[in-house]
Amino acid sequence: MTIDYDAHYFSPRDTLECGQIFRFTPYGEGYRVYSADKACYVYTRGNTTYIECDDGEYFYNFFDLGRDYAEINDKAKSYNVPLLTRGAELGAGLRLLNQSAEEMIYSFIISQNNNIPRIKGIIERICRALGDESEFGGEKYSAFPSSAALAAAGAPFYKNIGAGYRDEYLAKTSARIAAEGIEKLFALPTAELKKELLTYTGIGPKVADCISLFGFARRECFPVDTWIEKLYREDFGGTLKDRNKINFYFCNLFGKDAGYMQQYLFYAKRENL
DNA sequence: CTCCAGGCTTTAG
DNA sequence: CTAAAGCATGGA
Repeated sequence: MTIDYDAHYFSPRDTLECGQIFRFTPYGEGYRVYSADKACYVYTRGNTTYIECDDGEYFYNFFDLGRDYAEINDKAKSYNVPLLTRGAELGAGLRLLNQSAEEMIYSFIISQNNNIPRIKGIIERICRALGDESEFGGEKYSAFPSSAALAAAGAPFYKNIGAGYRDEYLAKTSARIAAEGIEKLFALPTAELKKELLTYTGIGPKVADCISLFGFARRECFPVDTWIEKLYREDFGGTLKDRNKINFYFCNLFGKDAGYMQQYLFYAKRENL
């Protein structure tokens, strides 16, 4: 099936290249995108963005199509911070994805002290080795592996595929989730969710915020990484050095939509808009 | 060669 | 409690 949507507030490039997702590849007029065990083809033609997929309900939610981004975009501009305004104008087509919570847990453990191209490579090798093979649009792809499969692989496997020192983090956390599941996390209020996520090996404050924001749809979260630290100093005139305090500053400033503002800012800074 | 990347864990003070 | 060292890997 095919879903269509106004391209002004749905740009595949803005949405995929802003660091919230690591599994996508340029394809045809747009991209092939992978999430959990599903795949789609997303592209823009004229003033419309199209999603071709087998599970429309899943990707409607995945691309957050039920939300009005005009409102969010206007709010971003209302702060009169040049970097944020540029991000909102040039990245108007950026949407926050609703992704698989488990996939976010492992993906962002891998992301720590790492760069995006390498993160993508590590995740791709894990999927190819441990994920169930499937097919979409006549081409094969691998699903993101289950926690049971990830746990069975063990630390040496992660070392071999180039995960570096994060090997033990992945082994321990997948073993725990394979044993316990994560069902109980979904009902927790955001503060308690973050506190609980911090008890997993390899998850610190920044990674917990990314997991909460992208995997649990907690849009009030504001992950603080090296890029946010940089723009905090250069574009907000900030002087705090502690990341938790910088996080508090931005959460207080942006409130329930902090996550959207974070994505506009991250994108604008990284793309040098 | 050094520095950095969507930082976290461990240890020292 | 806070501060700093140590951690794999690859690209600039």
